[in-house]
Amino acid sequence: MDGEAEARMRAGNRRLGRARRQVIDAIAQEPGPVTAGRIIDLLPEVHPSSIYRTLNVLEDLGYVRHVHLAHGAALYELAERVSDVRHLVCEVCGKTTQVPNELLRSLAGRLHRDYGFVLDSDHFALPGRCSTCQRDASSAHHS
Amino acid sequence: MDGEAEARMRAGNRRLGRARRQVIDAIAQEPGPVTAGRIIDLLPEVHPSSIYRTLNVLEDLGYVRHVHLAHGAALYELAERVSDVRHLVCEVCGKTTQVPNELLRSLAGRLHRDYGFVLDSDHFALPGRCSTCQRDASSAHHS
DNA sequence: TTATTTGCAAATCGTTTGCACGACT
DNA sequence: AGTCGTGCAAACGATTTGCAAATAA
Repeated sequence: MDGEAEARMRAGNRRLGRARRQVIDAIAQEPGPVTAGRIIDLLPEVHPSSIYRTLNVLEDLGYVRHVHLAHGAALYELAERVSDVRHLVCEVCGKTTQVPNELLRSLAGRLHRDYGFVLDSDHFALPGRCSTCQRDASSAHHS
Repeated sequence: MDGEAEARMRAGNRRLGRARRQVIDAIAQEPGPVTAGRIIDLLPEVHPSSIYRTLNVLEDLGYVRHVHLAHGAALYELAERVSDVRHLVCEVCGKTTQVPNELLRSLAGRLHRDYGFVLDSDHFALPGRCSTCQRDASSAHHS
């Protein structure tokens, strides 16, 4: 069902077992970014540790990338889809939004120039509140 | 040894037990931001859960704030010191750097205008590589 | 055949929680 | 006295790890 990922597996001298085939298919069938937890739910017959291991292998092979959300889980997505996109994550509802990398360029430039700091915005989402949640004066801010 | 924190405790109808007194003193004596782990190490006679609980109380009272670093631990600091400062954290060596909030203003403004997204940069550090670590072509990128 | 993958159980790290006891006010 | 703080042990969520059994090449 997938050529690309399997080709990369072979190119990297990796074997293709049950777990890997299933994880590859699951990711391919999802329309957008997924958490490992989502894949774990989708594949109850594959052990979580194998799912994490496969995700890591796929990342080594350059087939997927992951972004850390503010709390907890990471989001995995096809590498080809992420190149020029950065992520916002709502701390309240967890919704993620993609924004063009270009938006961050000037900040990244200043941090680099003034502090020698290379911003790694492709590996971590920017946290905040989405338009829907920002107004909810709900009491409980946790974490 | 401290007036401010204890005054806030009373103002908030909180009692002052052993753990709280010790945690308050420990934070006051540290020169800069600390992780909970640091305080746990400094106060072996106070149980970790009490340290976390005290930190939460102090945060409720507005005496401290915390910032999540990229991986793992959070950094606690006196609220008065953090207001106009944002944090960079090096993914490699863990070093944190303070930068003026103003640096982020234009990005925050655009995210708000274009996406209705309110950036919460005072609650999360910006991850990347510091000047020292960015050049180290060391192989292992974990996480 | 034989190195690699897999499943499982257990460990990790930072933090939170339930509960009974002890102590602040 | 009575409420609130404390220590302890156990649970948490996301992820990693060691190891032995299963399997792709």
